[in-house]
Amino acid sequence: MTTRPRDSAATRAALLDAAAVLFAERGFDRTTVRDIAGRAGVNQALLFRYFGSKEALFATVMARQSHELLAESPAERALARVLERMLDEEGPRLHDHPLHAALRSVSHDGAAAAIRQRMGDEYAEVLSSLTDAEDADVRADLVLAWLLGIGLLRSVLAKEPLASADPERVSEHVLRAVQVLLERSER
Amino acid sequence: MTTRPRDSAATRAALLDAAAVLFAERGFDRTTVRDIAGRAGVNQALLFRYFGSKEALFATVMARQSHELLAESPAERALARVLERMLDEEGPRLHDHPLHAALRSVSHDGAAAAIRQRMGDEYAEVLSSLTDAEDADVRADLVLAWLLGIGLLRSVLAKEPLASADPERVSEHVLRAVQVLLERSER
DNA sequence: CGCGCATGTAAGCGTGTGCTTACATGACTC
DNA sequence: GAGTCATGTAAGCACACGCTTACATGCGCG
Repeated sequence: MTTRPRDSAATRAALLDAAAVLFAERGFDRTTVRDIAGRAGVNQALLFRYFGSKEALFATVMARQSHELLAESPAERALARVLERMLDEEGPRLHDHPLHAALRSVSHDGAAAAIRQRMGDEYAEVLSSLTDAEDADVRADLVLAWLLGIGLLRSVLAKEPLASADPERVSEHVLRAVQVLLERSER
Repeated sequence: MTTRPRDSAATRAALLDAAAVLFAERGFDRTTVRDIAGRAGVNQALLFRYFGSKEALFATVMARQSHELLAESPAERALARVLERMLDEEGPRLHDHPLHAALRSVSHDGAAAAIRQRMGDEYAEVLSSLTDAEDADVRADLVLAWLLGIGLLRSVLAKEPLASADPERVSEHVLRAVQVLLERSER
């Protein structure tokens, strides 16, 4: 039978896209290299030619997420924007979001590290700048925990009614409650 | 070499305990029947003699958690008690908590179902009784999401500073913020 | 047009896994 | 003491997995 036309950049991108979707749907352990190669339409040997190992491919998928959520937003708006993006179900992002892959792969050291690094250190720093309370970092972590919990319950576990709740309503509730934590003293 | 003295009840309990600990530490996929049998100190064949399959053993572990968290507490205290238990790190419960096993196994259908059933329907019902708002069920789910997120970030991912934060402080913050969601109208 | 290399595939390897089967033996009953 | 059954182990099976290797061939260059 005919082999696929040669285009290494396209092959690499196809493998990455296939991996992103399948890791988000099934997690690291339940996704096989045969699954990824099959979805990309190539032979599994190419996965090893381009990425070296399944682990390395997973690490590349985890590193793909843009940092635009935190870029160029005043800290006050950062949380609202993060929530908007998390709750926004339009477009293909829902199905290949690295957060889903990470939440589904939480026993995998790399996934756990990705959550700590990505949602952890980067976001918590911004969040803790929103309050002048002494334990700002603990409060920031609590907000972060809530974001992770919402991601888990709504998108990964798809529990109703949260799964189909109006994103604006959810945002409103969360932002209002979080104000209690990320308060600033009067001055 | 000598074989183990015969005691089927003890063997079964040893397998269950070993499974609970290892599923909580590593998740379903990363725990093997050889691991469980080894920790229980028996031959792996006995796992199949007593439980039928690895899947069935996992289901039994998921079903073990007592319902005492919700029993006999007025709804107003339920959330505080749940938080107390989640944040309490003393004793062996931390290391074999089915919630940890479930969070680490979230791609496993049984684990996802266990979270929805256990933390979901049972707790959300109690939580939604705490408010007379029209969307009480969505608010309850948001509170539940936060509990799951705290469990994930503090116990499974062990992210500092939340991992070592004072449980009373954490409870206080969460309960205060949650009051904004689970409010009752004046009357 | 021939050569060489990049890109692709087929086939297979070694290991680990869940599970089964045949056998051993401890314990209890008659 | 013999027989039976429950409980335990050793050994192995079939399959799936991540990964490697040998080979095929498309494409670009001189």
